[in-house]
Amino acid sequence: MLDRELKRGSTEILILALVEDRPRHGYEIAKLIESRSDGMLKFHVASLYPTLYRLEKRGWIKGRWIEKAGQRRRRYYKLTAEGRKVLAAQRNTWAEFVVALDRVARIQNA
Amino acid sequence: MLDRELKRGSTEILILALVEDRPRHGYEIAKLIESRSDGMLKFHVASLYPTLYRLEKRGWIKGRWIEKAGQRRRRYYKLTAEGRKVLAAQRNTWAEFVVALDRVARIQNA
DNA sequence: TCTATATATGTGTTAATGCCACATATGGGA
DNA sequence: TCCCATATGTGGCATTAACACATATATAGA
Repeated sequence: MLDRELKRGSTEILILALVEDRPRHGYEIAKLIESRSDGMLKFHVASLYPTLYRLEKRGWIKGRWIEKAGQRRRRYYKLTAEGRKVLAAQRNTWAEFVVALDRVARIQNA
Repeated sequence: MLDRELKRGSTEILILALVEDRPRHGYEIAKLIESRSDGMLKFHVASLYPTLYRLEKRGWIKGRWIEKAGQRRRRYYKLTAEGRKVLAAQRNTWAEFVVALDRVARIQNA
């Protein structure tokens, strides 16, 4: 697994990107982060939920309880219009950051 | 300037990379990070010094006071053999991280 | 000459974030 | 029956960088 601190700040964009196309619940988001990154990025679910509440409080995502027979209740989060703007901005910021980091520390082609 | 948290974890590799080829002092490192990244990455010097002590304590860099007439004393840090290994490892980790992040959140070509 | 700025290093406090341990609850397979 | 995967949640802790503040010197400009 990656350095603890390295991942810091990437949580938000990961979550926002995963609820971009359709609503997803917390546990699903955690599993997707792990599987889509081939295990490089893991997320303690205990860290995930507080982050979801934070994002919802900021109005970037909106949660809604879904109850189905034979299932534990799940809270599905969808991206808000505001969240969509934030996601676009964060993508830009990250892209710029990677370029800058590479210029100073030569990350790529290591 | 970038998000606060986004930069977290990038400090170490920036410093290590800047003292890779020749010894540099703290203030110089801070200025280089800013100029080489075209202002994208800034570093409060007050944050930089504690980081330098931390890296030296871990044995990744080694500091040495240089006093010259007509100058304030400066502490020059050079990369140790151990630090060189750590830098190589961190470059790999960062490169992998960027790939993983892109797979999950689609950072590039935003 | 006085003053402001760039250079150069340093300390103490605080905020933010994610880790970890722990807790609750249900469905399915061995 | 017992364990595991699913699913959500809380509280305490460690790490880190920001920020405010402090000290000291060389140089440029008013």
